[in-house]
Amino acid sequence: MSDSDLKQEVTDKYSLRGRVFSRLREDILSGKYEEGEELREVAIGEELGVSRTPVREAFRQLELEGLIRIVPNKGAYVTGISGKDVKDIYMIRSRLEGLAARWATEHITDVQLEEMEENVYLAKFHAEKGHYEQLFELDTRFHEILYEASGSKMLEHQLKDFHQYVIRVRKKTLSSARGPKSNLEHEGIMVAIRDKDGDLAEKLAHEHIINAYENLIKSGYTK
Amino acid sequence: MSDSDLKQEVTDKYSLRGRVFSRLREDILSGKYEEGEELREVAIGEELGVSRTPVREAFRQLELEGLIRIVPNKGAYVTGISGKDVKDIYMIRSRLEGLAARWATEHITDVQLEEMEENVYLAKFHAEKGHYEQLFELDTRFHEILYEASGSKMLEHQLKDFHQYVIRVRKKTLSSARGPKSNLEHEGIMVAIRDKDGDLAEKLAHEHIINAYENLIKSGYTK
DNA sequence: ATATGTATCATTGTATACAATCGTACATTA
DNA sequence: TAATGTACGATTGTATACAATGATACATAT
Repeated sequence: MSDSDLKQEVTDKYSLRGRVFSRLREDILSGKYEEGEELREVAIGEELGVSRTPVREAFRQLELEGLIRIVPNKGAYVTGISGKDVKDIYMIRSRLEGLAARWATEHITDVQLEEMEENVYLAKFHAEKGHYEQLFELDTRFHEILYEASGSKMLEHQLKDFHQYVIRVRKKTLSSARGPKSNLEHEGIMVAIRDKDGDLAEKLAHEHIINAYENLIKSGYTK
Repeated sequence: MSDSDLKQEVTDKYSLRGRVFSRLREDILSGKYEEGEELREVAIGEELGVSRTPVREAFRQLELEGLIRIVPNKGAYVTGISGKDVKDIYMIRSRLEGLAARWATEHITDVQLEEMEENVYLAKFHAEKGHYEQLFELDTRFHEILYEASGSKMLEHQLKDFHQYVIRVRKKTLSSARGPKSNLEHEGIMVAIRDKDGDLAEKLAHEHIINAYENLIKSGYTK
């Protein structure tokens, strides 16, 4: 890992602040806190058994991650994601995933490729069985592997961030019927990467995200 | 502005933390602090006349912005940008600027378009005169207008972040002879946007960044 | 009745005190 | 001499005290 990668890996798991940050992030993304809900420093601190200081520092970071919005002298509020935000994220991701796939053709390791193949294979099984929970996990992991295989910490971080946001949305449309089709597209991307066909990999990954978005809309996501 | 835009605008100018954050950010980007230099909470606090608390909170944010790296229980260090980071950033930007240009064809306002035209016109003048400092400012501004004209706060923030990083690098290669050529490309992008030709705008903006990177390399940037 | 002023309280903003940690210098030992 | 142990100081991590701010409720005036 480049000693100078921007967009730092978050975050120090062993400090109180780090634990508060991770916990809050999880809780927000999982939907424990409603959109717009106010987070009070003391309350959060008491819940996690820490003072306000680490909570405040975690808040500052969550603000920059876009998960909460801090109004000076007033409070911290869980941010919502508008329909337009979701669309923008998908469109941005479509470009960047394409780039990641292209770079993966150059940088993927044997281990990563193997995990990708296994992922596709396993997903095929779960798709047939209708195991949506597992499909969801495999889908998430497929994209993570892709990001890692890009060989770019910068790109990896960007995409992981976006992916995180979208998870909130994706969970709502989990049981849609896209599973098998999505996995077929994964397979195509995987094969293109294996064949070191950069142009094709980029094109397929790009289309994959566009398709995912269109499916999201079709399955009735609005906000 | 969407009340739910992720990637918050940074930051509360009127709190001490906000001032510390902005000041440190400026100082790092301007090169006042060397890469790798250690930032001590007390020293920074004394310099700015505040206690450690707002400094620490600003540090946490700067860390997430990627400008410093915090080693737990040890210290905060100004991050360096490797040659590969720079390349990755340019490649990512090339995709996203393309997207921004495409969206700008749909969302640009008359006022924005006018400023863009004026920008190109003025730059032509300064390019002839060899006014590199002004060219630099105009170039920066051109891209900012483009980001704003995209109509996507998400994309705008992403690109502004990347642009910031790159400014550190660009300053080193300021007086290269690319000014006029770059401005011609700006003009092309501007015309494509004015003509509402999304495909062309995306293509030109994409190429523009690639060219900028190649010029950077040619003019001897290494690290 | 509505508008405005004011007291009060909850909450955030900041400073500071204390605890934990890390690095260094020096002593000790083989 | 080289390796290891240890004490000390500098720095960060956390808790808490106090200040500033904003919201609310109630009183007062028009």
